[in-house]
Amino acid sequence: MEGSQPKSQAKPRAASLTRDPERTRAAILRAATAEITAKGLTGARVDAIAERAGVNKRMLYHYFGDKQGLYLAVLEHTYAAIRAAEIGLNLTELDPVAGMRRLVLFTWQYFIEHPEFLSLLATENMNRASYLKTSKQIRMLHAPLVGMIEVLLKRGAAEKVFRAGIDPIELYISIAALGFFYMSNRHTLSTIFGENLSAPERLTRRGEHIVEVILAYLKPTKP
Amino acid sequence: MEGSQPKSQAKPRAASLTRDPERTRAAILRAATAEITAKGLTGARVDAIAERAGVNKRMLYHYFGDKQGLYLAVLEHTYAAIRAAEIGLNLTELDPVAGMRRLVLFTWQYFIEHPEFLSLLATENMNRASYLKTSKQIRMLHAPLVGMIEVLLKRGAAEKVFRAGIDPIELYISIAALGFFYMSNRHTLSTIFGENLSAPERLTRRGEHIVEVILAYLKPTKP
DNA sequence: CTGCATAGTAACCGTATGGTTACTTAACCG
DNA sequence: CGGTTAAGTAACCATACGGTTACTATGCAG
Repeated sequence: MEGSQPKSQAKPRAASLTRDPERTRAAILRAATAEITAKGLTGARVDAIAERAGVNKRMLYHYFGDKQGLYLAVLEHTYAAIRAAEIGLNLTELDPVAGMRRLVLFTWQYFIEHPEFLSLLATENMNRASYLKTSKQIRMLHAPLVGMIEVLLKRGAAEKVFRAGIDPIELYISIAALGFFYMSNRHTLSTIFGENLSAPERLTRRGEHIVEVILAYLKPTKP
Repeated sequence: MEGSQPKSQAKPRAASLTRDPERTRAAILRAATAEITAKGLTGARVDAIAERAGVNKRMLYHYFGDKQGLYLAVLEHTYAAIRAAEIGLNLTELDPVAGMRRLVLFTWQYFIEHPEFLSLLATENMNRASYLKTSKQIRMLHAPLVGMIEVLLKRGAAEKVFRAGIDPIELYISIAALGFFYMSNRHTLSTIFGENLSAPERLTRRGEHIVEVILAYLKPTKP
């Protein structure tokens, strides 16, 4: 059977696509991010990623080893993106209240614009962060953020616009929580409350709400 | 080894287990809840659920139709549980501040004690709530909770201990968010901040923090 | 130019997986 | 009691899945 035809092949060259490692790698990573954040790690199909990327499945293994390696690359790449975005914040140049408002709104806006970040965190937490734990850099990468918050809190306390003794990590978790939960659970929340929480005006309102909550918490109690 | 005996069967009856539909059904549901909340819907294995329940795989299909039907049963059962717990709250009998504190701490404690509820919501949201949407009762079930909060807010405003104009849904989302995010993301958060956020004293502290944040937000601004 | 490492392809493979078939056994009810 | 119905079992099946093999084509260093 298989020997019957001459192997001539006649070069059915794939159109105009010349080889381009960078582009192929990037296409795979982008496709994998979409698949994995849409369906979770176990739900994502390797064949679907390859098809979406427009590359041969073999290439995923060529560049990333296996499915887990690909997932790890997606995770690191996604974390790198939010990290990079945070760099431009320059919170410490502003007065404490304005700086805090900016941090809160930035975080909220980032969650709105990057649902894949939320999905990926959900997936990773379902996995007890087992992949993230293998990355030694991660902890370092968050130190600057905590540092910025500490500076803001300290200056705010000195200027008597924030109360003293606020824990920066607890605070940051709350800032993230108020936005993260709303966005990541907007489907079930919209269903149980019978309102469309994804509507643009609703998102704007939520942002204002979060700022209010955080600033109210930071406000010094009247002496 | 195992083939040495004649196939006579000799009724190797499964010990003392007589047939018991209720128990079998419950065992399957419990096992499915554990499997699905640990690994997600696609990650959960039907064979693993059957084994964990100590039941023949065929029984899952007997009682629940298919994997999706089983998932739906798990989802409804889990929502029913938190609903049932909320009934005992009787918030409206307390003064507004005490009632609010109680609601916040109840919600927080519930999340601590029921990680499967958090996992299930994460799974369902990754699925855009497609299963939850098929349940017509869900929305009704949450009306009483919103009602209770509305009463608390109204009484609090009348007594000048809360400020006016608070949206009950926005508030409830924030109460849930501050606990949910901490618990559901505790693995990645512990990793990036290099602290064990699951430690008991840490959980207690978080509960107090959440109460502070919510009450600060509700506090009337000085006239 | 040419040889060799790397990019790329098609077809294939073993196994895990959701679901089914054909059958046996207990329990309830007239 | 007996027979119909629901509970339960073991073995099986088709396919989907992650991963591999064996091969071809390209481009760049020397």
